[in-house]
Amino acid sequence: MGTTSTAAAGSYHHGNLRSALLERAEQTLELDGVEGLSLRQLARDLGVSHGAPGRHFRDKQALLDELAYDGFVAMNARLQVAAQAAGTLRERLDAVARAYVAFAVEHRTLLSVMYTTKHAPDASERLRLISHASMDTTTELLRRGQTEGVLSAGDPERLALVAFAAVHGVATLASNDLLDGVPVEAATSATVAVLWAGMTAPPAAP
Amino acid sequence: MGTTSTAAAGSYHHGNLRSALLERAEQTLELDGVEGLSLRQLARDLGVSHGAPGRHFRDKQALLDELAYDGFVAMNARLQVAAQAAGTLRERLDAVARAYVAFAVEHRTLLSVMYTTKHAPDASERLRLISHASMDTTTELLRRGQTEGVLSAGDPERLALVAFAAVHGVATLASNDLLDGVPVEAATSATVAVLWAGMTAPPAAP
DNA sequence: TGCCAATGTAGACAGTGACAGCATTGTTGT
DNA sequence: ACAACAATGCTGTCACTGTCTACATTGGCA
Repeated sequence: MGTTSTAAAGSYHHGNLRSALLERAEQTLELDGVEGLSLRQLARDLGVSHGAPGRHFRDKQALLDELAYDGFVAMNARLQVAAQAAGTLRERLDAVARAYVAFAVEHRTLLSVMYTTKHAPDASERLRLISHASMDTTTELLRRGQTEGVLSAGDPERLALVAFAAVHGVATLASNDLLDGVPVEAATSATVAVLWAGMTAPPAAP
Repeated sequence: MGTTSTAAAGSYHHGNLRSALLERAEQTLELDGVEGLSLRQLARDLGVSHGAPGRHFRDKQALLDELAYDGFVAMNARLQVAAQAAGTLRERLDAVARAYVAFAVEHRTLLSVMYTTKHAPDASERLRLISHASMDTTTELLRRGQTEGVLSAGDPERLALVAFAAVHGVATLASNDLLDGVPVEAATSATVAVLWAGMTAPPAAP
């Protein structure tokens, strides 16, 4: 055929089974949870034999690893956009937090896959690196806050870890519907408010 | 037999298969992860037929639900102890946070089971209730802080949610080995420090 | 003592992940 | 043009799992 993309449906070769698997897997993941994800069902959904996925992913875990990686890529992109939006530093921090929590709620199951260290040793390194990118976004924001004199001094990486962990906590709670009643946006802004107050105030003695 | 506990090993009846299953399941959970937990393997480990666990847990999920419930019971107990220890309010808050994170690290997989809402609708209610107990501990601490005038005003439940989420975030990160290098205690106290500063300071305008 | 509910056993079934061997395709070098 | 060839997909198979049903054993209780 002339074009390299989107092969006909009935053909022997699927054309781009790999991406199709990933796409469908994400849908199934959010729909039925990670327990409901089956390579064979995936193959059935895509009208392909049960052994076909094995050509593209050695393991079921390999598929999950790739999903996790792609998830980080997508999430980091959204965080970057939020971080570079116009507004005060405080507003941008709020935007990043909202973006993070929104992503978590949109991709409930994917987030848990992303943050579940069950990955193969080789994929683990790749994931470790890209998972840091999202925290680097936060670190950079806070570092600028310090040089501008708005935020209290201290290791910016340590501050970023605290901020990241706090927002991550809200994200996981929201993602698992454990905020019982409190709207996600409210929980997020309350957290950012406390964080901001805590990081602009002079550090209290323990 | 005379005693009701610890039946002989070779006997037809196990004696207390239910507790044995839960105990062994927790071990396997932390050792091989939730993926490595198999009812049949569990039965084999306890020298019992593969159908026996079905007498005590309708589902594999039912077993996980019970593990989650027991996990909350154990965790809440430890949080209560920390909350009622001697010391200033700040110190007690720190103790609670440390206890929470320590539990999370000790029971990596169990924590994720506890906070994974995949539970059956009936067990879900029971779990929802007891999972609130841990947050109530925090709420009570903060409420006392307000009446003593140490903490800034505001809905104590909202404040508790923020504090809980922040510590929960550290716990999940630590539990998944994502603090890269930063010792858990350091991350925990840094978080509590920011929280404390943020909650004693007058709330900043958004 | 005899019944009975609780508990454990044995067998069966469908679904799953993983593997090996074979079939088909598109490409590439000549 | 055409013959390798690697990539991709297919079929068959294996061990394992969760769950269901029918049966066996036990201990307690009327």
